[in-house]
Amino acid sequence: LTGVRKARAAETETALKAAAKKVFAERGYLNTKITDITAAAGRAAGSFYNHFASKEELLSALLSDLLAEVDDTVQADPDHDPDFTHRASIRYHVAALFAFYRANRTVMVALQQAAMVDRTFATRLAELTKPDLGHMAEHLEYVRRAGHPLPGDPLPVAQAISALMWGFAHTYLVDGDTGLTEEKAVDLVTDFIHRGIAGRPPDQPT
Amino acid sequence: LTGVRKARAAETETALKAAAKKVFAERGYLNTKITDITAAAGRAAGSFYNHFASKEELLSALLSDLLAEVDDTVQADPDHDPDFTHRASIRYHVAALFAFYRANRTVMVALQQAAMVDRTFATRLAELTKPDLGHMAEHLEYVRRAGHPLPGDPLPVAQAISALMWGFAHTYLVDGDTGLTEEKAVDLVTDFIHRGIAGRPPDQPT
DNA sequence: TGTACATCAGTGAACGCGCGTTCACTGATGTAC
DNA sequence: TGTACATCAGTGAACGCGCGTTCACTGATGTAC
Repeated sequence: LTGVRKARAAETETALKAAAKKVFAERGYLNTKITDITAAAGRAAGSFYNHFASKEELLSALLSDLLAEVDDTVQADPDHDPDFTHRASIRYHVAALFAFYRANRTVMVALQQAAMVDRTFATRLAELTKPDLGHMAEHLEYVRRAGHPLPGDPLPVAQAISALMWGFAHTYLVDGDTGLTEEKAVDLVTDFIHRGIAGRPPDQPT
Repeated sequence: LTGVRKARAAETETALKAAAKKVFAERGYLNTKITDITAAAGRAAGSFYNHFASKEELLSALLSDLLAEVDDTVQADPDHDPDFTHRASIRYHVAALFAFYRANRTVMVALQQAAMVDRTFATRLAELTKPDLGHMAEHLEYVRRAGHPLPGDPLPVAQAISALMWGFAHTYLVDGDTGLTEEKAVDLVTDFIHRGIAGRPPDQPT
């Protein structure tokens, strides 16, 4: 009645997840074999199936962990400044996304790889970013109401901002060839967005 | 001496490439088996190896075709307006990228998939966009010289622009859920970049 | 122009490798009495 | 507290499927004379 069994099982499940992240980072999700994971975790091949039905299901579990973390992060400050005419409000979001991507790059990259092969992951990954798009669109309404004409309707502009943020975060954190500190990288993206959505074009000053 | 043999061989090679693009578009590069390609081309499985050593080599051939096309496109107008303070100059580039991506989306997506699994393709894909980055950085020098402070140094700003353009083009052309015409999509990205790099921020008018 | 031989693109059945998945077994933990 | 049995996490060798790749064969095209 000590529950040693359950504890052991939970331990190996954790070990398998940790080992998976490690080998995903080393050789990529798609190139990883189940025996790579069990070997890295120091368990027998058959042990894997006591915990996960497949490599996809393991990644699903990692995705769930990640979603739980996202919820925590977002709820960290539910009443942050909603006005995107303020540079600081934009920077808050950019910095949060960089921090998130940095903390979870292995799983994020694995998910992107899985999405290339498996429609299920493609849609789940899209749903991960979708609420954020809506959230951003709301912020953009403030800009519009403040009298600054957006470069388009809020939703497509939010998609453009999203492309910029995720794309640059990827270049910075995965490819790692920008030669910037994270501070500078965040500032650059922040300024770009700040001017891009609310700044006056240089040719046609009002 | 009619050269019928060579003609036939060239014909099947073309058929294999065309069939490959078709099945890549349908089920993705990574999910495609060599027999899928030969079947779609109406040839026997063994015939494949008369033309390509592997699926990777076939994709390489498609990449070469694409690079040849890029060269043509770029040389179409070697002395376009280099001044990125002009909206029209930016729009020229954005429109060209959209047109390119639209014409070659199947191969581009296939290359992205291959890059996830194979470092070779990752570097070759990076080299495909690299010259464009340098080109864009030059354009940005004009902005700086015109007295508009960029949100960062030319190269990282070029990387940010690249992330925005490719990312949004992908959202628009592959995911297809922006609800915009291509004209509007190009305009949105153009305006975003135009203001982003040279526009004055709304909080701190000079 | 004709004949005999060589070459080559294409064929598709068969082979074999890699790897996911199974399963009989072990030893330890939990349960019943 | 002790004993007998049940259950369960973990093991790793073996199985078998899928698919890339080979290769003996065919029929047509090219070459030599």
